[in-house]
This record gives sequence, structure tokens and C-alpha cells, in this order.
Amino acid sequence: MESDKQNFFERVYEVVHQIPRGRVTTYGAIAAFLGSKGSSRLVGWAMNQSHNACPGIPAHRVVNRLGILTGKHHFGSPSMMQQLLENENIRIENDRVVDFRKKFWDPARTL
DNA sequence: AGTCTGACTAGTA
DNA sequence: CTACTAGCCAGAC
Repeated sequence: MESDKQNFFERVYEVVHQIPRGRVTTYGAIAAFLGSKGSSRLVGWAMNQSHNACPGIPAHRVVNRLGILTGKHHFGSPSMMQQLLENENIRIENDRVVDFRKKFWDPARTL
């Protein structure tokens, strides 16, 4: 009885907020870490709401499973997300994270 | 109640 | 690489 969906969103913010600088993660990884592997879309939705629910969340560190900046259009400017990542020593090429596998940060692995 | 959309993912062709 | 389908869940109409 304590499966509040609200908890899901709060956990997403918590996990994203704990992403170390210079690292990135995926929606599926967060969703799987929270116990809902198929709800990767919810993570994206949580990010969309994060702007209002939890400002300060490094949503630019969250990309899709291929390391593509799918949500770049939600940062006000389509180049803002890439700029933020490049500011953290993360190289972006063609809207994709270079060496994504190396920069990938697994919440279940650190937490 | 239903229907559509969306910052996803896996599978198939 | 693209295009489509199915599953997933929340929100807006």
C-alpha cells in the first residue's frame, strides 16, 4: 500500500540529482533502477515536470539509451543541452554522446 | 469512461 | 541508417 506514484517521480529527481559531473545516464536505467523497466517514458515525463517540480535537476545528463540528446528541445534552446554537457567534459557529436559507454553512469551500480 | 500525445525501449523488416 | 509495431505510464481534452 505504499506504492505511491509520487514516489516514482521523487526518486527520479533524486537519482538524476546524484549523477556525478561528467557522467550521463539513460531513461531506461533510471526506470529499471526504480523497478519499472518498461516505464522509461515516465522518466522522460518526470524530467519534463522536473523543471517545475524540482529546479536544479541536471536533466541534460539524462539521454536515451543510445546517448542521443532526445530532450534537447526542452531546454529552451536545442543547443543548450549540448552546451551543458560539453561544459562537463562530455563531447557531443551529431547530437550523440561520444564514448557514451564510458560516460554512462549506472544508478544501480553506484547506489 | 475513451483517445491522443510524449524527453523511451525492444523487436522486426 | 529508417519505418513500423507493441508495451509501458501519466497527463490533457
